[in-house]
Amino acid sequence: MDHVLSSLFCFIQACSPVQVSVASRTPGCEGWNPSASVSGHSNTPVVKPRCRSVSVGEQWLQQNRLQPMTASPSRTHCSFRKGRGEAKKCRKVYGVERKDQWCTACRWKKACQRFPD
DNA sequence: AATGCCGGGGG
DNA sequence: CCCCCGGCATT
Ligand SMILES: [Zn+2]
Repeated sequence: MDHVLSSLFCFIQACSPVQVSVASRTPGCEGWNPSASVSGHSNTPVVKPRCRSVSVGEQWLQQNRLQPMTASPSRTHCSFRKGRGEAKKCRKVYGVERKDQWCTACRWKKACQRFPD
């Protein structure tokens, strides 16, 4: 493609007027839902025991970063996303040095489930 | 070179 | 089921 078009083409598919999933993805799955509250929240001792996540210090950090974004309708929609190389996913965002912060899929070199395409 | 992912492998 | 890398496609 001729550059420009690749990004533009992505925009066409990204902001297409169809297939915007109304009920979002599988709620049971871990699609990084900002609304981590949910449920009776009687007493959730720890966060998701994703195996012994290396570096325990980051655990509280990740938990502490609770945002007042309750039921955010949609993320920064219509984001001129590009093709590979500019699509910031877990890997580029955090880096190999913070692998423990990637999503499960990325950690196992699978299709990223946090930032779908 | 690096990201991103399928296929394949180990416990 | 949970966990991960080799190797490939793509940039
Ligand atoms: Zn990811």
